[in-house]
Amino acid sequence: MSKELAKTYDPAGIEDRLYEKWLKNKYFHAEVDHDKTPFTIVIPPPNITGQLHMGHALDNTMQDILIRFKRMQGYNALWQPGTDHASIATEVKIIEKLKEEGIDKNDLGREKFLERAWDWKKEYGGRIVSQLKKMGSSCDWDRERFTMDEGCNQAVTEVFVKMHEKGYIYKGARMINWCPVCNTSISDAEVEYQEQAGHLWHIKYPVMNDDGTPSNTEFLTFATTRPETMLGDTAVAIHPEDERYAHLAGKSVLLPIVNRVIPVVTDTYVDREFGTGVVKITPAHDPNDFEVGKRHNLPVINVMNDDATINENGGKYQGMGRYEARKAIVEELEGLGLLVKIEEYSHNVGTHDRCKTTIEPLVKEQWFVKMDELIKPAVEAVKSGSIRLVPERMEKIYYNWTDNIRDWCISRQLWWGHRIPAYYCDECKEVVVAGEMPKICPKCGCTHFTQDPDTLDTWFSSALWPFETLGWPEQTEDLNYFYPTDVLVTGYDIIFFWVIRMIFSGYEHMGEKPFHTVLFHGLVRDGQGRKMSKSLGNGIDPLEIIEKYGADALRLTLITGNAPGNDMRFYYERVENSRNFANKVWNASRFIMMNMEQGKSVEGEKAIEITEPAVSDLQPVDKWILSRLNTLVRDVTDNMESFELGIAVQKVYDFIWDEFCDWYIEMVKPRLYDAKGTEAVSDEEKAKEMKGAVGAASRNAALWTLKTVLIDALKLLHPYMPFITEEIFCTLQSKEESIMISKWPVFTEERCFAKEERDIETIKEAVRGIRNVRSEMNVAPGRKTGVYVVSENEGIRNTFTEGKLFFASLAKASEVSIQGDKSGIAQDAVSVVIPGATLYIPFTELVDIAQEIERLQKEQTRLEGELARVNGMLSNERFLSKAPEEKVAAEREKLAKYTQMMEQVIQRLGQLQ
RNA sequence: GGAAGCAUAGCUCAGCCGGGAUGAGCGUUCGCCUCACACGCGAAAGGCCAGGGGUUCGAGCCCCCUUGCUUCCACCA
Repeated sequence: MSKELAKTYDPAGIEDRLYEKWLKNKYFHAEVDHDKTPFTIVIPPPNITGQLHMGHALDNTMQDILIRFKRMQGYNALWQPGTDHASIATEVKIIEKLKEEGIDKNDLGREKFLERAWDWKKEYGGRIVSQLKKMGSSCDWDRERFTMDEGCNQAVTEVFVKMHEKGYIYKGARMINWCPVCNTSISDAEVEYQEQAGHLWHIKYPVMNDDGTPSNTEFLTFATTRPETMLGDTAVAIHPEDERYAHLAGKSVLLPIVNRVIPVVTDTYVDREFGTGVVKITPAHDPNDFEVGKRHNLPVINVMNDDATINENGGKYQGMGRYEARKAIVEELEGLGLLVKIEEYSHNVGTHDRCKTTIEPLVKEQWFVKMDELIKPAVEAVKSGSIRLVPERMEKIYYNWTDNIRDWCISRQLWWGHRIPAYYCDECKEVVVAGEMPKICPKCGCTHFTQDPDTLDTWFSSALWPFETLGWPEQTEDLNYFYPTDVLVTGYDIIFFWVIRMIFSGYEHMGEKPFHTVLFHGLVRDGQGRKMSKSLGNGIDPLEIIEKYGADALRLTLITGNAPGNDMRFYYERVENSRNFANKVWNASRFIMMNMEQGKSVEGEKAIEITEPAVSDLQPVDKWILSRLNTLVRDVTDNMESFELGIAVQKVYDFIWDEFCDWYIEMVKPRLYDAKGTEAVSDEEKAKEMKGAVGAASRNAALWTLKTVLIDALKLLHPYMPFITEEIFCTLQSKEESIMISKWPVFTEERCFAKEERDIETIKEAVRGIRNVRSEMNVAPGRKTGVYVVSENEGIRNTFTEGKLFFASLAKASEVSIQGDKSGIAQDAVSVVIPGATLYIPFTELVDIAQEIERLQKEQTRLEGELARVNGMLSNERFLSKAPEEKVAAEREKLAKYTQMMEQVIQRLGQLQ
């Protein structure tokens, strides 16, 4: 017995219950099973500090769709979940929280700080997970991992030690990006360039005379955006071929304020066209200058502390902040008469992507990953197509990064993260990189070591995610079976941070790619196309949407009308539409279930079961919808396999709403109701005839078709809207099964009914024509008229005879007469021309003939246009000889169709005029 | 400086990598509370697919140029 279903769908009362059921039955859980092919997705681990936002919602919906789809197709689907410790993001939050309590990180100390961090993880780490569950995500939660759990720690240590041994990880003093607020180095990928209005200060240094005194007349003028760095200048550079300054090559200038004599060097790095063609060289504070400095063996003088104040090398400016010092130094230079001019200048300034602080390029001792060799297989993989990026254009972005790759600075001056497994001998400072604290120094025999205080970049562990979550470095069965994973779903914004690093890590440590496809999605923007951000306050909370409209509606909204890699705008109207669609599905199902019940009661005591009818018992409409469904199954499966999720779901949507609900259900209604109640029957004889059509076999065929089509459509919809489809599926089946483990429908030749598709299309055409006329003529909706179908074609007459019952109902016909000529039809009947037939609707009152002629003339004009087009093509020799045969044949068919329709229109016009 | 994407109905976007734009939702107009659904039903209006060349029998789709918007990368001090 079916349960009572509410008139409107209420997701809130259903979703949590179903999710619990799925969990309880372990439907999400995957075990190694060699009889099945695995399909694996690893989740982009959300930060433990995170709250579910639209980006997560989109990302997880896409993954869940793929996983549910593959699971239903019979794959052993594993969606591996987990969370990320998010080193810097989390540390910043904890520092903020401590600040509120009036505690300073350094006073607390490393140990205590980490305790606090773990507390934080315990408190908030589960929040994002429970939010993902609200989305309906079918992750295997039994396998949930954390980037700082035991296994991941092991993996990180293993990788670090191994790569160090191979020489891929090294420690060195390099130019790095320093965030003076977060007090840590960051990688190139974390630098965000922002256009800022600034100044270009033109400054001159006196050239040194041969006698060692500074010249009063000869100066070298250059421009700089950061005058304060002059304290660390160790040269001035000119282009070797610049004739203007050729005489100064090899000479020196006096660095004012500091009063240091520095050389004039020649280097091709200098752009003669820019400014004066002279550059001051500060190797300690500019990446390019650092390179120039190396080429010319210039000293590296660091003038800045970690908090971006001037250090002891800055003389009297020591202790001043960088901007304060800038101002003071410019003033002093001006006082010395060395400031030539100040220019307004807009330029890009590197900022830290987390805190937006202007980063300071500094030379520091840090750990790096050498990239040139590692990156090779990652580039090759994409080039050869071994790894596919969807959409393809992402490859350009990918190569742009790989082609210009620089070594990856992986050490961070933070506490929350994987501590670098490098140990320094307390005596001789020898470095030992090892899985654990060494016992004895290989160099001096000392037994005391201190571990490197730094931690690793968050992305260092994320890079290992696809295999560390499956058990690596242990050679587990899971790893063997589920790796390489299949698809990675992520935003294009982390292609450098994560995607590339996972790929080269996979090749390096597993000897194999981590996945064969990367499916990218874009950003979810607000209604005005702006990025959703905290500062703008324009973020839309997915949880609120779920509460109000349901998770299914949210999921559908995020997928519909969006192509891979494209940004999308979020509108409430679109969610409402998704909600309405859910309601539509709900009501169609309710209708079917009500009739299944009724089907039994009509027959009185002997309740009938719905059984699969013989093909001969199926009516043309049944075959039509089954055939349409069959095509849908094929198309949707194809689209989903090529990751066209938006297109696939649009097709399911259109099928359910348009073809199934608006047409099939309406067509089948008369067969479900008692024939006596059908007003389309006017006399005894016809009532009998129709009664026959509504017999038990016909009703059974209708109910079976309704149920069959609904169930398959629900299955196709399930990956997108898991909750509502499950609820209906279970109610319909009257048993505690689950749609999520049911079989994905497959295309079958047995369900191709081409003739019925054409026939029903003809009837639909007729119905549309009649509705159009009725609407144009303002015929009261309740008013029924007679309808004559006139066709010389016996096949068409048969089509209408077979479909008479529902045709009458849809065309609001009091009676339908199907005949070979127009005998007995009133002269002033309104006519509708469809391919192969003319329909006549006689009205009792007089029809405005002039208006009728006008209507037909309009149709004539339209047909003339069509004919002109088709004739144009068919009279083109080149088209006939070069276009594919099917195309030519199709056009010939159209020509025949329009010619015939034109004849009918002209004939009718002739009768009226 | 380099690169990519977008420009299709009033709005927001699809258009399945060359074959008539019956494209979707929202909005608009008209008519309907038709016994699944007013979160609904029926009908309609609305687009020389940014502009200009080219390739092709045929171009919204491919190539080139132009214009406008967005983004990414680089960073010339």
